Amino acid sequence: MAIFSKTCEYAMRAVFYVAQRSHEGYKVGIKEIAGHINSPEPFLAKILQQLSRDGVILSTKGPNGGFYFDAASLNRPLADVVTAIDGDDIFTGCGLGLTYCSESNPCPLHEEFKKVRNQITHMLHTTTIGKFNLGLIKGKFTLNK
Amino acid sequence: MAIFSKTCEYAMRAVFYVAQRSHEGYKVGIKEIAGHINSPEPFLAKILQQLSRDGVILSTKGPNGGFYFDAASLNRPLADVVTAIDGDDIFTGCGLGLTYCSESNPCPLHEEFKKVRNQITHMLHTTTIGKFNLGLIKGKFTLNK
DNA sequence: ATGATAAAAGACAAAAATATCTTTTATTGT
DNA sequence: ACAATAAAAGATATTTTTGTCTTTTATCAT
Repeated sequence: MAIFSKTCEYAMRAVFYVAQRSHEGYKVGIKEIAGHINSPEPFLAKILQQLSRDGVILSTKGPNGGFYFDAASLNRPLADVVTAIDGDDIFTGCGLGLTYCSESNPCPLHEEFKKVRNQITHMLHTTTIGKFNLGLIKGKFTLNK
Repeated sequence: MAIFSKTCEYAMRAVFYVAQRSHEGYKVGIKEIAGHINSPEPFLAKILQQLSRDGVILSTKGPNGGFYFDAASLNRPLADVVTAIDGDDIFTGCGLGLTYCSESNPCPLHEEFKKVRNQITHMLHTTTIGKFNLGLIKGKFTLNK
């Protein structure tokens, strides 16, 4: 088990790649994205379709069409991508899977697990979709394999 | 998506419950465990079988048999349970699902995600299987729903 | 207008996770 | 020894996640 679903991992990688290409002034087609983030093309298409429906990513059809972000979207937190794909379980869920775990009715892990959740929440809210554009252009980061 | 698989959540809840009962001097049968942690009984049986095979939990068959922990086992870290069920992905894996993500070849999230992983690792290594026995006996924690 | 392009939508397929049921094996108390 | 108990093992079923394929719709360039 990983922290995020495979679907969500592909989504985040794709989003970072598209953000970089948007920063460079391009729209990107599925094929190019899938190639650069090493994901199955038709599956990724479904994922981006969902992000598009949810308004997280922008797209246009037809020649020179593709996926892209505008300036406002580049400033949205990565958390929006995660929520769109995996829901908000990771931000609010109990470490032991209990529905009614809370401050007043805690599971044994509650206190420690809260720190983990907070760290994840912090990471996903302080990271914007466009945050790594310059680093990616400079080749400082990998999104592939 | 949660941090741990459903299987692992059941495993941890079961382990905490059995630990408490072991502390009180009892062995516990599947039915009693499943009832107290609200899990499907035959599925839980499979999970505990695996923990038993891996030497994480102890068991004996026959009348008055059941699952239990000895003193040494009660001091083992919860991490052993997680590793037995979910593997070590959660301790070492990349946040974006990349196989070759590393210090020298990092994904964009690498630095921030390391903090999350470290927090999880710390939680699972400082929490022993028997850590909550007294709290559980006093009814301070829930393992149910 | 029309042909080419590329995403959207819908139906379908495979694999993995979750869950159940039946039979076997070990242990205990009588 | 034997009947009762309880976990182990094996076979099977269901659901969810992951992945594919085909058809439709929107956009662009000519």
